[in-house]
Amino acid sequence: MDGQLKRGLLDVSVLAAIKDGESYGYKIIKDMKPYLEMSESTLYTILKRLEAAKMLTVRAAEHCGRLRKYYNITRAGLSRIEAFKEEWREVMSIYKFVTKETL
Amino acid sequence: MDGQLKRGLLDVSVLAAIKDGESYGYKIIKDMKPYLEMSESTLYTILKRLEAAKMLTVRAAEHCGRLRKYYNITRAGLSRIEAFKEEWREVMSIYKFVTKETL
DNA sequence: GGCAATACTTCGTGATATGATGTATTACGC
DNA sequence: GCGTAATACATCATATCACGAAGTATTGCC
Repeated sequence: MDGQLKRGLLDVSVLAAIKDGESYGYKIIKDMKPYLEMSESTLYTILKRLEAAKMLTVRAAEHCGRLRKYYNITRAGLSRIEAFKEEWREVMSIYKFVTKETL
Repeated sequence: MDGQLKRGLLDVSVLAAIKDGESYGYKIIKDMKPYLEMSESTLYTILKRLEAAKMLTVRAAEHCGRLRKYYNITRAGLSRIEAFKEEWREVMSIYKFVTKETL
């Protein structure tokens, strides 16, 4: 897809992927794949950004000899999703402006 | 609003503002204001980008002693709007992924 | 004369998505 | 036992881009 269009959806999609319970980078990418593809470098950048914004907490653990960083969503992360829903009204109003047929 | 979210809507909103007939920078900003606010520097950057992409044509004219650059949409510009509508299906699928309630 | 509105331009900056590349382990096929 | 794919995370350099700030210049109103 456009690349531009999805930018505003990336952060919130990652939060949504974690919302239902602890997850980790590699799994998030696979879970989101049907909806939205992103490179690993993009995801790890976003995870760090969300962690810095206190929307996620991290817990490192070893799983079968491999490092895994498990992420959990915080209250701030859930609020971010709610705020997104609010913003969506504005987005839909813009969408209508763009797609309305010429009279 | 988010700032990130609208990025993917900016180009196409400008095209939409011109779709119904010739317009110019200052007017575009005012026409879009109810839906989406953008700074002048942003708009003029976008107009140049769209012109470079052959989605707009420009015609400079003097209007009451002031310079005005009138923009018209091209076939490529109209196609861009149509492509946007296609992409919107993907956007809505992501939207649903983000907002679906936890079971 | 001063200020707001009209109208376009240029510059610097910060944010950010991404490709490329690297490290390291496990698991599977041959 | 060797290669390859999958798992898992990290870093760096780069390109794109929206935006604020500041500038130029005219018209019109008080």
